[in-house]
Amino acid sequence: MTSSPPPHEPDEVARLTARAAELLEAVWGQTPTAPVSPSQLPVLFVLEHNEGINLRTLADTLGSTPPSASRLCDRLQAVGFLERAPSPNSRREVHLYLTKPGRAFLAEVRARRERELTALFARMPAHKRSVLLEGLEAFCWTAAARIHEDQSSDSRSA
Amino acid sequence: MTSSPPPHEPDEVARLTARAAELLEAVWGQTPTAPVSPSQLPVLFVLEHNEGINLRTLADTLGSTPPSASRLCDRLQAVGFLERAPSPNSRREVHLYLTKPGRAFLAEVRARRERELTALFARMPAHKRSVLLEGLEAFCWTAAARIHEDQSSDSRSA
DNA sequence: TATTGTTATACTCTATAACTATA
DNA sequence: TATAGTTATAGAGTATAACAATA
Repeated sequence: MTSSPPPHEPDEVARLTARAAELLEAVWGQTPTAPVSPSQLPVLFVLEHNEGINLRTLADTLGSTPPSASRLCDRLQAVGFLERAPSPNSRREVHLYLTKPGRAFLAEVRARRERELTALFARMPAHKRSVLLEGLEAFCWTAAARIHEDQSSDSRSA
Repeated sequence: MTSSPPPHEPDEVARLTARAAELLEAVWGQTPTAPVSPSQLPVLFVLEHNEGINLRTLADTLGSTPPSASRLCDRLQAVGFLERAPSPNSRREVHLYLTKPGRAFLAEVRARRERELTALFARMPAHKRSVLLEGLEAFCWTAAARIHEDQSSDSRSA
C-alpha cells in the first residue's frame, strides 16, 4: 500500500542543481586565484581544450567580444601563461596556446578547488557520494554534448 | 569472482564535481542577466537570505571590500532592486534590503537558468536524474552547513 | 580610540566604434 | 569588400588609502 516513488522530473532536478551551483559558488568565491583574475580564468579553461584556437573563436566561446578577449590575452601573456603564435595559413590570424606555466597554474587552481570539495565530501555518507558520482557522470556527459552542439551550430550560423 | 565495487573516495567525487561546475559555468555563461552585471548578482543572492544585513557583513560574505560593495549597492539601488535603510540602533550602520522588483528579478534569473537545465536533464535517463537528485540533496545540506559554520567563525574572529 | 560607511585614486574588465593589415 | 586583430574611449568593478560621522 505504499505510494509510487517520486518521479524526479527534469525541472525538479534543475531546481536543485541551480541551488547546488549557487552554494558551490559561495564556497569557491573565497578561494584566491592570483595572479589570474576571475575574468581571465575562463580563458585558460577554454584554451586547455582548444589548443591553437584563434582570437575570434575564443571571444565567441567566452560569450565576449574580440577586444575584451584581446586584453585578457595581453595580461595572461604578460604573466607568461599564454602565447600568441602567428598562423601558418593566414597572416592576419593568431593562434593561442597555453604555456607550460599556464598549464601548471591551471592544475594548481583545480587542486585548490578540489581540496575544498574533498573536505566537504569527507563529511558526506559514502553512499551519498556514490550516487552523486553516478549522477554527475551523466550530467557531465550530457552537458559536454550540448556545449559541443552549440559550438557546431555557432560556426554554421557565423 | 567479481572485484569489490569502486570506493568513491571524497577526492574522486571532488574531481568530478569540479568538472561539472566548469561545464555548468560554460552553459550558464551565455545566459544574459541585464540590467544586473555578473558582479552584482551575488549581492542579490546574499541579500535574499540575509535580510537587513549591513554593508560590512555584505562585503565579508562576498569576499570583497566595503568600498566595492558600496558601489555595487549604488548601481542596484539605481535600478530599484535594493534599498538602503538607516539602522534604528546605530546611526552609522546601514541595513540593506531587496525591493520587491529585486526579488522578482532574482526569480526571473533563476527561472531562466532552470529552463536551460531542464532542457538538459530531459535528455538524461530518469534513473540518472534520480541518483543525481539524491546526491545533490546531500551536497546542498553539507555545503549549507559548512557555509553557516564559516560565517559563525568569521563573526567570532572579527 | 575603534568602527561604519563613503569618497579618492589607480588599475582591470567590458562593450562599441574606429583603425590597420590581410584575404 | 569582407575578415582578423588591435587600439580608442567610456563606463563598471576592484582594492588600498584617506576621510567623515558615530560609538
